[in-house]
Amino acid sequence: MHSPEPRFSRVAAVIADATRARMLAALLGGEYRSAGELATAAGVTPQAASTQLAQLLDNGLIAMRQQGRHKYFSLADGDIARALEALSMVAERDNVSTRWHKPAYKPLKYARRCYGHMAGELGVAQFEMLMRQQYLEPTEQGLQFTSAGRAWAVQLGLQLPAKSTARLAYPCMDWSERKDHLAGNLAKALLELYVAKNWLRASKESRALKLTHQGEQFLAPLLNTKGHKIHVANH
Amino acid sequence: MHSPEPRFSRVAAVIADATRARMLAALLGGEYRSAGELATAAGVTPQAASTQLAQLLDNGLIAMRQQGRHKYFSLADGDIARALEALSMVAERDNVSTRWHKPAYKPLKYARRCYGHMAGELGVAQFEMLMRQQYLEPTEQGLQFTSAGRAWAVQLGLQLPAKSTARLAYPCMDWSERKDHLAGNLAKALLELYVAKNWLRASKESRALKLTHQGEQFLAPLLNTKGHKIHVANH
DNA sequence: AAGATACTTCAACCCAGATCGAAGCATTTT
DNA sequence: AAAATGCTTCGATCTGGGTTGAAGTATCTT
Repeated sequence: MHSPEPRFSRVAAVIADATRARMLAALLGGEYRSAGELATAAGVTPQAASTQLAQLLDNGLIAMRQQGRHKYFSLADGDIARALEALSMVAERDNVSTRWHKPAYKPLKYARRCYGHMAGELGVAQFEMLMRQQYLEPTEQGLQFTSAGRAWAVQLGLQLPAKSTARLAYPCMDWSERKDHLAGNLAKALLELYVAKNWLRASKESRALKLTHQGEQFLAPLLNTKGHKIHVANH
Repeated sequence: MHSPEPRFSRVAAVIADATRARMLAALLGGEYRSAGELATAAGVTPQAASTQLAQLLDNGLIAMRQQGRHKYFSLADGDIARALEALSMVAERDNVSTRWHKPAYKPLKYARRCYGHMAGELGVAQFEMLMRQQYLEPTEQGLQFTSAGRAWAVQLGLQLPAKSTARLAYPCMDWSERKDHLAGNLAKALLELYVAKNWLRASKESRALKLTHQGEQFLAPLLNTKGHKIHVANH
């Protein structure tokens, strides 16, 4: 006779398990991972991974694409990423000041992938630059390019993302910085461009993004931020 | 040697339990509830409630205020509400079409409280009216009143919320409508005003908001929406 | 001061659900 | 065809953590 269980707690229960959470975290970067990769990422045997992946799939948190004997998984969509970020926001609340000083977390704080776009200090710097320079302006359909912004994008060599149902760009609260960074299609396109230009380097093991020497030279000034020597990739 | 448990899963684990989730849901309306009330809301004995409330408190999801032999609880802050909404967003994804047709959910879909402001169809209508009439405009500090908007607010008898650190107003994705509704201090003030004017009635047992006869007469036209007869409070 | 109310703490119980080893099924390689 | 790889299913086991009844503390009422 008492109230039914709120639906959100079912989702929370799926995320609550440490193994599944590690898998989701491994997928937060935005790209596909095979079942085996996710098993080692989560530190469990393949059969354990299999059961957990089945649950994530059943509950619609991840999507699957089969290729031969491999199965590749990704987050189901942006809603999942947003929910995980919102939970991180709560989880990190009281640690924002202390935790990030540990050297292990500095690269993550500096720049990381977040469901295909850029987060962390660099992501925030990107967002603030675009707003400060008035390359983007808020409208009722979310953020849109100004003419100055369009010019900037073209000069940078950015293929303007095709019109789609998804919003071009919108601000997204960053849980490490507690400021907004850029999300949406534009954000994805920018990250791809920076990686293509070899300004940033994405690694397979971590969500951290490394600033290359070229990046230090070109991207950091572009965003009006100085690169941290410590995160420069060696090559 | 494997990666540590992601912090967000700890928070998820706290939300995952059905009892705690019911308590959180009972607090989502925005006001304080005593331990006893929360025990019955969750359908458990007082001693069970006590242990769970202690955990919610330890993990910073709720705040507590003692008054004599009573203890009153509320959500810790807006981050928690946002996280719960984000999870609901995922949980309700595939049910948006089917679920809301069940009569039990109609009032909730029509109008409900959400951490002190108005959500559901009415909340969305409110937001869209304010934007359509250009009473609010997007700026870099979030939504701000236009002069027309200020005039509208004054005429309505709204005390403009005092300047504070919290943003005046910002859009918030609504999980039942999948459109934005209004959040922030302005949203809270508006709901209070509507209740004071006896246009809407909040109940203690549910998050649903009932449209009164006066509300049907004045508020519905104000928001360019027709009241649903079925939700009119009888008095 | 006695009794009632609101909540907490403790020890004991119980169970959902996570893990593992073993076996099974495709798919790809040799 | 045989062997290897990638993943799944099954049965058995184990444990973290939620619930309960009983007892305890603080506060308010009469």
